[in-house]
Amino acid sequence: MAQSHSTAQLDPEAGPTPRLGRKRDHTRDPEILDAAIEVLAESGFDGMTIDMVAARAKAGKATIYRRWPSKADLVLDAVACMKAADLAPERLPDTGTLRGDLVAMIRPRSIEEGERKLRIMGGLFGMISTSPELAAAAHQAIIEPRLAVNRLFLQRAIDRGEVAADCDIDLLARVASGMSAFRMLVEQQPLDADYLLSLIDHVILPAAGIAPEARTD
Amino acid sequence: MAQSHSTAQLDPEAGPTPRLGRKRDHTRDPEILDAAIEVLAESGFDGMTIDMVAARAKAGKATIYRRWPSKADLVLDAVACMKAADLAPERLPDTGTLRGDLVAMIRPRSIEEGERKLRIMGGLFGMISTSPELAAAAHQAIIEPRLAVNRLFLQRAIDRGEVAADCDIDLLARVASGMSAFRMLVEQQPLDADYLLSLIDHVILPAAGIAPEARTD
DNA sequence: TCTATACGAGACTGAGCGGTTTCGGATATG
DNA sequence: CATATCCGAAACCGCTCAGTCTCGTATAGA
Repeated sequence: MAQSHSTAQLDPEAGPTPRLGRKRDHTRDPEILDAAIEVLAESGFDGMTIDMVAARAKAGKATIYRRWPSKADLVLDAVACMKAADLAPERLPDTGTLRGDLVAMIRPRSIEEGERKLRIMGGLFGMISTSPELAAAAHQAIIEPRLAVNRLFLQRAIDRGEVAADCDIDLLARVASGMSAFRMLVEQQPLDADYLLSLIDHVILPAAGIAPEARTD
Repeated sequence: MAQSHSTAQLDPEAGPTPRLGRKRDHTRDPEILDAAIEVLAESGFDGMTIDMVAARAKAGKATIYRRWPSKADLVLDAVACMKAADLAPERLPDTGTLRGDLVAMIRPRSIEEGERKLRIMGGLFGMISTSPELAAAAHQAIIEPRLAVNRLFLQRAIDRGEVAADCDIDLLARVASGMSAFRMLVEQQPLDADYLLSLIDHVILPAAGIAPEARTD
């Protein structure tokens, strides 16, 4: 499930069938998966049709069904192959304070990507409750990377002595993601910088035991 | 939109048509609406079919379509007519401390109802983004009552001097609902008392500026 | 060059579902 | 008792969509 673009559904034994004819063009795989993710983000799982994905990727439906046996498998692979384009470990801020690190994550680029991922997550509801595989893939690709970043920031703050060592890292790391998801998906309001700043200064930092010394509002 | 069980779709002018024959049995309205809410909570808007609702309510499809012109109207009315059975103003705790009030809300009955409502909210995603009417009804029936309770608790704490007057009530009131929605809908984990207690003691109270004096963990 | 396969485009099939209609029976008005 | 409407049950219609198949073209290996 974790290998790149499926492919392993057929051919149980390895390669003793050197088939003739034109080879499958595997450069289309990621293009189709990207198209699927886009449609998924716009329409949700139920609203998404294979024809939409095919049109978006300028591919034929048969080309899609030659690679994935069903719509559910396509979506599962598309979600599993989502790369955390931003928030790569080497591009993360390290400002020396928890607030600095958290605020440094508030950038148009990063917010946009977060909104996109949460929209995808919203589109997966319904399917997520009937497919544990999909639920796991979505958590792994969408939620977990963000939580890992928050945990890193918190752990560094603890190591610096900025935050008490007995603070509940796992819970605090979920505050930003949880409240962002609530605002976007439930309250249907944009994830603007003001909201995120309030979240940091009025919830996360106080909960981490950091006194409000440098308020900006 | 706010009156009880629809009925006003027909008869633009009031009652100059005293029609003959058997009268419509309006005691079936809430039974059908309840059935719709149940199916909605189990299957979501897209997974729900009118036949499911009819079967659950032991009614004919025609009986449903005689009262609501479409599936969307049925769901809208069902959501709008949802009563906040628990959390009626006179049944709310008033323990004298913010923590006491919040902890007093953690009861099996209340948790179960909260899970139910959040499941319904999850089932409405997708539809909620295309129907502002439904989005408003869902917010009004499911989210707002809970936020109002939290705001009340916070305001009383401020009036008592327990919490600083400049605290961000609107944001803090959203923490419990937002984090609960995240845990249930995104992380697919139960809303147990331990989680809610951690939320209160490690996030909400510190964010409200109340020092951790009586920890229970 | 010949063969087997992949490709995009699109026709086709079968199932599911929203919504309508029909049917036999019940019920309130007159 | 007659009439008009209601009821539950279920047949029916029209459309959408997942999944298959066909067609004309392109391409890799023998």
